[in-house]
Amino acid sequence: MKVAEPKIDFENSIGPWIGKTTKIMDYYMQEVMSRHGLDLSKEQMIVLKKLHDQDGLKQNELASLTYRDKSSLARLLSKMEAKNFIVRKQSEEDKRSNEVFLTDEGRRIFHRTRPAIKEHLETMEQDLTEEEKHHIIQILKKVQFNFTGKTANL
Amino acid sequence: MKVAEPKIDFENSIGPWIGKTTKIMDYYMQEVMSRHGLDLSKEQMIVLKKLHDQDGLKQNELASLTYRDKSSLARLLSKMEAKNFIVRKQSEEDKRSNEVFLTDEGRRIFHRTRPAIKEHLETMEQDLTEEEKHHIIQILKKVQFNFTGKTANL
DNA sequence: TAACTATGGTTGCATGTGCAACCTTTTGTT
DNA sequence: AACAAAAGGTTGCACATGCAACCATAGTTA
Repeated sequence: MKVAEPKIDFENSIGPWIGKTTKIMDYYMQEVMSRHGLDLSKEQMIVLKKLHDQDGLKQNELASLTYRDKSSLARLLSKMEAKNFIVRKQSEEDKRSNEVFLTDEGRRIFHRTRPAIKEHLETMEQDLTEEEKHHIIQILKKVQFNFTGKTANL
Repeated sequence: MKVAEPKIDFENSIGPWIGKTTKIMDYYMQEVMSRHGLDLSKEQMIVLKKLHDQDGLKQNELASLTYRDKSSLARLLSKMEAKNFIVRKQSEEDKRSNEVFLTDEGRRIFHRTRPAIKEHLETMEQDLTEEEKHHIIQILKKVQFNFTGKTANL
């Protein structure tokens, strides 16, 4: 007596398509970054952006904002600190936690990433209509909600 | 004289949304896998599927089918070989290349992944209409084409 | 106040990744 | 045939990631 084998129609399932698109997207992001002479990873770039939006975040908050494990974020920060992009300062109120600040160098690099990101985005969305972009984002939000049960935000 | 800073509207750019969705998707994939008692990574699972579809592929082909660097694939295979999921056989025609085969254990594990994947897919797509799924896949194909210049396939 | 629990960060361990250098075998060119 | 160039795999290196164990500090409770 065999257990029924679930049939899975991958070709019409969105998961694999989304995953593959991300892979391609990440590859070309890396490509455009190095073409612009930027020596930092996409992940470091995301951290720079979060700090640019709000300087002095705790590692804690930064980890959850960027959806990473705290250990992963800690190591990311160590590398960024070694490159003088950021500094850690022990918090006054809570000596366990560190506040993270952009350095001048970090801010400089952040601004240098803008044209690369812009270029990447324009390549990616070149022939998409506003409706299509809006529509796909709505669907992706739904998918995220299906997993997390929470309203999605970036 | 300052260079104009490109304005980027992340909130309405599809890139970050796709990337974040993948992150969440991967996280819950891993979750469902371990809940089903499956001790293998998503990446290994993809290799199992490709071999199930077509046994005896060369490492070469497997790397390009799964969009990985040949070195990355080689290491993935080493781990899978250590777990007795696959075996490598030197090719007769071209002694440089290896052909990769599923073992019985590999086939067994592959079948055990089906229900987990099914469950994951159903969670993800629970309230999406067929039109929505079709539409998002079309848009993702467009995006892939914008980067690669080639018609997308899984 | 003392003791237990929770929280923020760091580190060890295992996994996955791309690039570049290297070895071996093929293939292509004089 | 002899040399050069290309192709398949492996390995070193640097990076990113999550989990679990651990340390130090903070908060709670007996």
